Amino acid sequence: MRQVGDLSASVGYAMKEAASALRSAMDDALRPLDLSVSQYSSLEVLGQRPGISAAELARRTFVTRQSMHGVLTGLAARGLLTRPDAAPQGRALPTELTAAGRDLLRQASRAVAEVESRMVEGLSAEDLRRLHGDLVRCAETLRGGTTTG
Amino acid sequence: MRQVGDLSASVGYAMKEAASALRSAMDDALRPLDLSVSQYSSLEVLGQRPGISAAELARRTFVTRQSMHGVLTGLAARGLLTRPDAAPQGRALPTELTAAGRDLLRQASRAVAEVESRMVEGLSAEDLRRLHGDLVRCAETLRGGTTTG
DNA sequence: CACCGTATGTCAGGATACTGACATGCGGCA
DNA sequence: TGCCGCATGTCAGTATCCTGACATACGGTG
Repeated sequence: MRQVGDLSASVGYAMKEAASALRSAMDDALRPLDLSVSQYSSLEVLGQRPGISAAELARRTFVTRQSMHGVLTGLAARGLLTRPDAAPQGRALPTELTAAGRDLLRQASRAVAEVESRMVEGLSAEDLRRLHGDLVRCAETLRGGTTTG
Repeated sequence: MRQVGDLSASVGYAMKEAASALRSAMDDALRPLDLSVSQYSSLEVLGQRPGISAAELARRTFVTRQSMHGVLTGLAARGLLTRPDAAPQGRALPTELTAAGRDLLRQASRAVAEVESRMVEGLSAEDLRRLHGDLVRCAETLRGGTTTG
């Protein structure tokens, strides 16, 4: 393949299309809770990995740590999470959800789960498993940095 | 499913991961040509559908027409595309690539095709076809607006 | 003809994410 | 001990994208 060619046949275009539709649907679902997708993602990761650093959180939500800094500042101002003033060791400031944060996360996670299940409602369990595996493989391959293959 | 649950099992999370990796790889591949992903996407769509309006172009590249306005202004200033001063009919201004635009698109499309083929290098032709179909189906289902399913 | 709904282009403002840069803390190594 | 590499947090500036709003042009309907 020398060039991209017909976009309707491009996997990358389809991925962008699906990701865009997902983001848009998540935005709609989260708007009543006054949460952006990035904010929700941060809460969700923090719920599963309490006490991780902002840099680690950034990597897991696929943004830079500079962007994550702004997100955390906003969420902390709303009392949804807490960060120590000083690092207990090294430079990392372990972040944790407050009770309010956990409560809002519960609502948000429910709304997002609805979006996700609607998204894949036309797929069988096996299709779903394979789709998930293929997506993860694509991401790993790209990040791997194999220049050509 | 009431909540999202383990993120490593979430299709939405995997989709975000893959889309993020793809965008990042495309950014790297396009940087030498001084093109952003949005700019490249616009050129690619314009190459396949010369003369479409900015609003139509925006829909096909998954951004708002306001964002597209800025993209087109920038590309036009670089002489990569042309837009008439007045609409030949209605309000739509049919946009077309210049020779320089087509030339740059050719280079960009080659770079992006390399990224795409690297991304799916671990998948068989049938896997690829199915992945593409599943992604398109997910996007259509989400946009369909079925509230629950 | 007048009115209304829809689509397009555009301007303004704000939110978000990125690159670049700098300081701090830890660990390895001479 | 001193030096270097690396990771983290943070600030500043820039680029990008979004929502909201307004004017314009077309088509349908009374």
